[in-house]
Amino acid sequence: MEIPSKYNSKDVESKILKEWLDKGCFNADVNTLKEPFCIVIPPPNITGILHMGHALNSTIQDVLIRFNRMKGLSALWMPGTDHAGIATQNVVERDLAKKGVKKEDIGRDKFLGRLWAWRDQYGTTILNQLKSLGASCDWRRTRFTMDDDYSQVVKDVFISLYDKGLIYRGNYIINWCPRCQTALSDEESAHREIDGWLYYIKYPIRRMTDDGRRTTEYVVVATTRPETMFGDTAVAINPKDERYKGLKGAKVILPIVDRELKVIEDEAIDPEFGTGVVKVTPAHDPVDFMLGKKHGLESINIMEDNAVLNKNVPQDFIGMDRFEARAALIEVLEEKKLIDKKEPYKISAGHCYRCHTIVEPRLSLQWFVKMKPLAKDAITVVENDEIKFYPPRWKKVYLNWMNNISDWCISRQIWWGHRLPVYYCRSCQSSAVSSQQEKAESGKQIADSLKGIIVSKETPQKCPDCGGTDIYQDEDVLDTWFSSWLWPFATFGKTTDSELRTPNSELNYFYPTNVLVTASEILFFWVARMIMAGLEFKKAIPFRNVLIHGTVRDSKGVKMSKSLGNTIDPLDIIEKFGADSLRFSLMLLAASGSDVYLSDDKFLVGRNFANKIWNATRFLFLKINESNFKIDSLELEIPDVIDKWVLKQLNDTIDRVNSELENNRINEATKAAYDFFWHIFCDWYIEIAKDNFTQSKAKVLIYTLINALKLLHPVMPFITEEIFQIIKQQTSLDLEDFMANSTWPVKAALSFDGEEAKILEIVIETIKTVRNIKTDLNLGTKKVALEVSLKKDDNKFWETNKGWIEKLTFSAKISFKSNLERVLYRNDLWEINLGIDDIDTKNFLAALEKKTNNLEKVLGKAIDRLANEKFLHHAAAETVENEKVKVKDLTLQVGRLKDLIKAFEGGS
RNA sequence: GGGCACAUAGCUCAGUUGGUUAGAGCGCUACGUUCACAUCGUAGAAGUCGCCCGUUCGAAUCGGGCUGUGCCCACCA
Repeated sequence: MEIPSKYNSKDVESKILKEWLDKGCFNADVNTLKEPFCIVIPPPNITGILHMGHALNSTIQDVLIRFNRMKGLSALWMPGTDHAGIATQNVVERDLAKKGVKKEDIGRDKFLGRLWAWRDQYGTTILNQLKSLGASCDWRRTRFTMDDDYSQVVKDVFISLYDKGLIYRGNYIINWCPRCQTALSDEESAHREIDGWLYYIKYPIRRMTDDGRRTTEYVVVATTRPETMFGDTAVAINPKDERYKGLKGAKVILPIVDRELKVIEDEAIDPEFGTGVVKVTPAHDPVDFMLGKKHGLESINIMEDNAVLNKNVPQDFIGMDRFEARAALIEVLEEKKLIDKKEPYKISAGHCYRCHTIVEPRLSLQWFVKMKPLAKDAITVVENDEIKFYPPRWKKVYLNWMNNISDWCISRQIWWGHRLPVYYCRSCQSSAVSSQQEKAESGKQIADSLKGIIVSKETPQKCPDCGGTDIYQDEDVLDTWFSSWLWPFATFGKTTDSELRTPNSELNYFYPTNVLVTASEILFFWVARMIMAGLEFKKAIPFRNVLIHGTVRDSKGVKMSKSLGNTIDPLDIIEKFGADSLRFSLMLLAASGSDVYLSDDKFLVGRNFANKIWNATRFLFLKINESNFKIDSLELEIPDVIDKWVLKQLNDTIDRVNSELENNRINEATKAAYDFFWHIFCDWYIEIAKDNFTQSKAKVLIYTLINALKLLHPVMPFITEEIFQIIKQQTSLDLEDFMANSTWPVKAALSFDGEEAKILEIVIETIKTVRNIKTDLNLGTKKVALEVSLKKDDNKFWETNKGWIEKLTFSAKISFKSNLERVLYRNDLWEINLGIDDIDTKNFLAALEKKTNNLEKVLGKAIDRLANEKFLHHAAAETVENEKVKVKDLTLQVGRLKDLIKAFEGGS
């Protein structure tokens, strides 16, 4: 069979992928003979297309899954997608808008029909892209957060929380996105600094002077959002603020509107800020809302859903957008000379995490989850390290957030999502709702009327309170994350109590899962909430480890994002270099938890390595076929010292890769496997084996190749699988069907003393030194004779191995002499000279001097150290011993170098 | 305002409990076509480990301070 000299990733990857999937290599089931290992994928949005962040995230998971699968665990990687409420609705709305259609035009049912159609058509795009990356998920199990089973769990959870009193409905200031026209949770409102102004506005004080005239006094308030002044119902000062002692009883007038404002005193007011007087707008600011509640102020909502000013503002401003209104208002105030001054000011404003519109804090009737009770246990399990974070610093971030957690607004005014399992009896609610609305508008706090609210999985037939049958469901849907937080157990379908008690139900077998792999961005959105949900509903942690990886950035360190146009498309990289190259490069670059800086050329490492692997294999079979060797077993015949050396190195590498992977240090594991393959196996073992290519060598080569490939398989699954298949074809070895399902390497039992192989280390050092000397002598790889004098008259090793030593030192031939005219290199076992007459001593001497100087410095330090009483007293015996060996060694080396210098200076 | 990181070769980064002559990849320089691989091989140059102080016999590693960079949280009106 011809093996091409260039590795063709494209053909190989599609072929291998198909075989894996056809044969169900990634299927994982309950198997009581095996230990379970489970990862649930962070479900990508159905609107998503694969980006580098996914590639990084998924590769890490795949490496861990493949490693554990090969180690013999029942390794399940649960795949699926998230319905992504707002994001998906926005996409489909935009589609409709192109045709000039608004969702209201076609109505809720039809619109949802469009959404489902969209999801059927595009919703699995990203999963197919993950497949081409090599993600070894159990694809049979692919879940969607709006699957029927899943939705049942969502409802169960809502009802359960409601029954426990952990879900409530109330009127509070929430983050409102005027573009998406829905409430958002605090987490969904991302704070960003924007340039703005701090306006100082004069509010007149109405007070009669003694002679009965109005004063012209005013008080100055500072605000960044002047347009909200139409909703002001008070001004506030700090009670300790001496400057405004007299203000308490005064009548402060809201300009333009000409409404009288209360003056309130509150400790919360910072006298240092602005003028120390603050306008209070309870319906449009969280702090003001709190003040309003405390001081019994009215709330005046001045905006429509789309942030256009409503009828509660002066005629001229009705219908203006909030920012338009701000500009218009400033103009009017300036005209009236009511602007004292304005200063440039950085405003930290919430932005909708879906459309980046500036969020409007707004008083609104929404549903909330009480978080403090849920957080309690979720804090404990992390404090006790029942759940561990990698890297561990995230533990603090998590705990800090959890300890300051606030309630979660879960209702969304969109159509795509899980509709709240909440029903209202029209007759019971009509009175309640209308009074609620009145109160909302008048700003009085609303006492939640539970009458006529029915929380139920099914549509109730009649109202339990009044028996009425005029019942309607709440229009809102739940926050997407209200379904995502159930992912680690809801993906196992119906999780009834009885199933929970069944010892080997899938849920009980695979849950708690082993590790969750994610970016830090969704630590609060998702990770923290999953921990709370797991503990609350399954009475157990959802995962044991949380592995948080870095952010993908461009070569300048800027976060990759579509809007900035600095992305590298992983599919392009797969197309150009192959999925293995992409994966390998990412794993090598992504040190645990640190950000990954990428540019196209970063992927060359992976491509080059894949090619190296390919060619090493190709060469082996070229030689094996040429020699007509039959490889039918990997029983090692009579390993020579070189075989023993490489096997020892392989064993060490297996240890290393195991321990690094077990500690989630994938980059270190990748590097160890890479170093072994390239710099031990290819650079030395294959090179040496070329010279004396025996059947025995061929076996060791194949044995080492298979095991080295297995170590690389989790990171580079395609090429390693392909070569595994080639090995099966080319040999009569009894191997598993797929490397993906093969056993992880175990160390070979070596029946020799590790010392025995050390001679090879000495030979390698000799070879490197000879090459080095030749370079210093400007000989490069020119072939010259190599003269060897053996100190211990035993030249057996050299006789059997001189062929490859000649080659690797680029020597014409090796000859043995008892005495050398000149010694260019010497160790305990032998001396070396090169058969050359004219030596360019200039470079050589310079190099020698430099080396000598460096070594002498190091030697000096070591000698000083050993002369130091305190060092001898404090340092570990081993350290002292090492130091002594070092001195001995260096003294020898320096001595040799000086001899050499003397010899060459004396004329060669 | 609070918190968390990071700062090592031109670039991107390793360096696990303090003790090797501080490493790798890319880039750079020189040489090279030796039965796989030029997506290769050989050799080399290149770092006062951000700055200061401290602990220690000994610090890239531990502690404190400073400078710079990045990130997160907060009711920054």
